Amino acid sequence: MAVNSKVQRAEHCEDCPSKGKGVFCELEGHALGDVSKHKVTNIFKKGQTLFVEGSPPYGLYCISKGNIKVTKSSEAGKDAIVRVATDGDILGHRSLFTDQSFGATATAIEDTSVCFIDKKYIMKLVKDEPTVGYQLIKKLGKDLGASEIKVASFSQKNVLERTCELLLLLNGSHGSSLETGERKLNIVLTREELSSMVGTATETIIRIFSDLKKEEVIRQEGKTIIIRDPKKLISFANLTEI
Amino acid sequence: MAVNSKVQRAEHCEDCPSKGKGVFCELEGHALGDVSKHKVTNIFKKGQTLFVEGSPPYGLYCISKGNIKVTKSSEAGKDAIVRVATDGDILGHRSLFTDQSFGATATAIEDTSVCFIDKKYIMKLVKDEPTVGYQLIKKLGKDLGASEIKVASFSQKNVLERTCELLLLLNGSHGSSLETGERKLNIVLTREELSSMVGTATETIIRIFSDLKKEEVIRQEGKTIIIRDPKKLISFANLTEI
DNA sequence: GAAAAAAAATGACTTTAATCATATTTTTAA
DNA sequence: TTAAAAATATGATTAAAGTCATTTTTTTTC
Repeated sequence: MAVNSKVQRAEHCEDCPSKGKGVFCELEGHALGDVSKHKVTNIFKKGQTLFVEGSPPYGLYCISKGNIKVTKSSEAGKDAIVRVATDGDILGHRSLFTDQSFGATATAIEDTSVCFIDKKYIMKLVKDEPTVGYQLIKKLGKDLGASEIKVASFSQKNVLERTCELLLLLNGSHGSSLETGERKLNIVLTREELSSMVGTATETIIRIFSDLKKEEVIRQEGKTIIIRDPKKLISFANLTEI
Repeated sequence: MAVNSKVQRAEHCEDCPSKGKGVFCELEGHALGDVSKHKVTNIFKKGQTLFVEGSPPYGLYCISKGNIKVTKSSEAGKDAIVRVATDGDILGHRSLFTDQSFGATATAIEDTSVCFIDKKYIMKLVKDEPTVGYQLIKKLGKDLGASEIKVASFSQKNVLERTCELLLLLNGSHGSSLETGERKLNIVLTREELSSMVGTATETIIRIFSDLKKEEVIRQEGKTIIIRDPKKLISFANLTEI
């Protein structure tokens, strides 16, 4: 791994790489400084877990830089990825406020810096700072909206359509433009991870990706997926919304 | 329809049939009285829609008594039921706070009395009454949890398992005990509605229900489903949680 | 830099559930 | 109360995707 790809820690939220994206970013200077004092920043290496399904939450995780997958596992050992959290996203909020144990496991997809904020302080913050509560409502609402779109897709779409839909979602959350007019997805996922996001077998995803490459819809640079033809992808996805 | 099955309107939230279940119920007397003054109660007949996918939200819907299905439709005309809201539940909250147009259509499954509360007043309430904001966070968190369980089920379970899981969920939300030790589901759903909750074809649900009856897991009294053998249902569902 | 492990790819075959067709029962409306 | 419509039921066939087996490529580790 290249030296300059090392994940950095930010002492103050003001200097956070994801500044402007998170639920605390609407706070004024001194309040945000107070948050900075109460957070603990950790770097989770690729493959390390933040928390495990079934255990109780002790606070909130806020992603400074990186990608975390949220998975539910079955007895059969099959994992389903229900969410991917990235820069500025929070994790553990659902369980924290519903007073339930974690419903899923959070694992770093790549080296990721994550700030942890104690439950007690979060609760105080929600009470004292209406903006934080409001941002939480917004965040949960968006998460719920995304989840319900997924539920509908499972009912209404086939695997190819769901796969294209996923690629478009990843384009929205992790995409950047290339000079060629193509879109580069700045997140590296294995075929197995992609299959557990789409809800299908790994072999099926592999076959679909082969087809999408033949059709010149996508290409790969190493592990990185590049969308060559977004329009074709949209037509393949058979979209209702997004 | 029998005369006494008529849905009633409650003038004051204090007298609401779903008292104690909603997001406003933690409010003190005078604050709750204020909510009562700002609400408008309507009775939606079976089949009537509260709001339609794509239109903008003007306020919050709070269910006094009855059942509302929340559906997303596809071009193919296939509906997916993503949620069912019942006594004390709110509707439209997701769209209202994320400032998006409705992501789904809400339709009365049976005659249902629903209170509507104007957006402006709700926003004021969330700002002035921390308990309402907190209850909203809790409600959204629970909805998200339920939705993510569904997503995982789609990835990990077959139709029989998902159907049994749905029956167990309905038992939790709408079940009541009979003297026989059986559990009665106090919600009437067509096979078509059940299939769009499970995400399968109507014929498949019909076949599965026939089997479950033969296996003496469920029976029907008219349209009402009765769970004869909850344990068998649990083993059929192959549960991870719930 | 070689060996081992993990990931990706491909083919053959099987299973699940969808689709289509048609019949029967129940509900609704005239 | 009867006709029409909707809902339920059942069988036959098809299609989509899963599973299993094997090979190739890539990545990791010693």
